[in-house]
Amino acid sequence: MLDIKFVRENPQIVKEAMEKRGAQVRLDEFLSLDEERRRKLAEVEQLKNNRNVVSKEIGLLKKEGKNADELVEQMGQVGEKIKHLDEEVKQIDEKSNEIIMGIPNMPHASLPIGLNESYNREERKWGEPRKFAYEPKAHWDLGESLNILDFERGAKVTGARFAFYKGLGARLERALINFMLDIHTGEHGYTEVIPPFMVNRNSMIGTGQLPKFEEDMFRISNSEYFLIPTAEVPVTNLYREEILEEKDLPILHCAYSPCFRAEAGAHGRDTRGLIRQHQFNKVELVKFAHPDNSYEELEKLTNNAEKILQLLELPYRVITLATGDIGFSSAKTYDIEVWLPSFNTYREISSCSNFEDFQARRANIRYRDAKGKPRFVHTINGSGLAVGRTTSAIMENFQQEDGSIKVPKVLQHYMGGVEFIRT
RNA sequence: GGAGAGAUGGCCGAGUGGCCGAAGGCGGUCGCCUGCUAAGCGAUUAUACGGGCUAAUACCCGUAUCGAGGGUUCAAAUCCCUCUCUCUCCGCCA
Repeated sequence: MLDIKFVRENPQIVKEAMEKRGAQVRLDEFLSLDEERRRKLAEVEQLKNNRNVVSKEIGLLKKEGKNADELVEQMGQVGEKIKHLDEEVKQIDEKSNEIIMGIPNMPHASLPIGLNESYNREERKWGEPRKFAYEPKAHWDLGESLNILDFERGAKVTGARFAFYKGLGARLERALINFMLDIHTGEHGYTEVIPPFMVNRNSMIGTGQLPKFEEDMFRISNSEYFLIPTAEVPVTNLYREEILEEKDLPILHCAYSPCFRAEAGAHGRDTRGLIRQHQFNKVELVKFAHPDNSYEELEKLTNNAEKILQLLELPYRVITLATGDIGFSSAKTYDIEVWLPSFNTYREISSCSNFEDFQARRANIRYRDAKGKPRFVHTINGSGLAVGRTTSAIMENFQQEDGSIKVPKVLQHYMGGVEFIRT
């Protein structure tokens, strides 16, 4: 969430930022609620002060054996007033909280301004999309003919947008997970964690999925737990309500997890293949950084994700999302898009964001500065990478005319020396 | 799942109705002392919110906070209720 004091003191700046995002927010309503809240708060605190003072007097009088009935009677009435005012303040709090929790983050000044993805800015390209002498096949066709992906039985056993990986397909997915984790832990300095794959409501609020996007989540029906949409949620919440040491920053974690997304509103989009599933694997990178250098850390994290694609020899490009295209909690996001031959375009395979203190404020993740004062950390995360989409990209980019798939060199020893996946 | 114990500041730990934002210790910070080091002495050391004063996140005042939420009371860390979590024993289990 945004800093309430900042919103109070700079409503115009917030308003303009929200316009750049194309976000509808009830800012004026919030400001007037905020003012009312402070008025009522001053009033009730005054009464509480009175009660505290008089209660002490009553204690002293009773100790001396004197009569305090009149004061007790008075304070009884004050207590009633306090109860009512407290209730009013609580209701105002709930209303204004609902509004502020629904206000997205302020976009960083370096973003291209524009209300949709057409304004996104391409930063760089790596690798050359391969020229095919034939029409390249889609990964779902390759997967079915090689008998390494099974969408029909996925749909039978669970439903639409669920799939089985089989044989060397499963092996490839698993090889990628291990490969990515090995690079990030061994060469990029991240500490691996295996998080819970379900989290409670507070964790979902901490990273910004709730309260606004509940319909995109899978909720466990007989409990208050949610299936994680990304390891970002449990890993960022690792340090929720904690105060970290400044000298420990940045803290770097990577995590493999399956991700569960209801994909509400995605009907009809990417209905075939591994691109948009209700369950997919992902290796996530998460950083807890010092506010002074969080943007450098974002660059590094993005490079760490790119490194995986480079090692796999997959062509990609990096784009900076425009103000109208970044996610709710993000201040700045780079999307890494991998080349997919059958789509004849680049598709998102990683999204790397700096949330600044937006998540840290919601989740109350702080560090102690040189003066000993707690400050909010900046949180940064990105996919390193979406594994299912990486598998798809490998299948499509490394397909051979005979329908087989060449295994990228760096993966071969993870595949037990297999060089080609063929029937 | 059954029985019991517990949750207090950065950490450990005392505190069963008012003088408790909370003893004591550890750790941290500042100062003193000691020709290094170790030790010693003194002081200081929670957070959020609101108000005042400001260049100020500095200072002053107030309110709240002793796992969370509710209740009793003039007054709750302390009494009552509900929930969450932790530990011990038993059962079950990959």
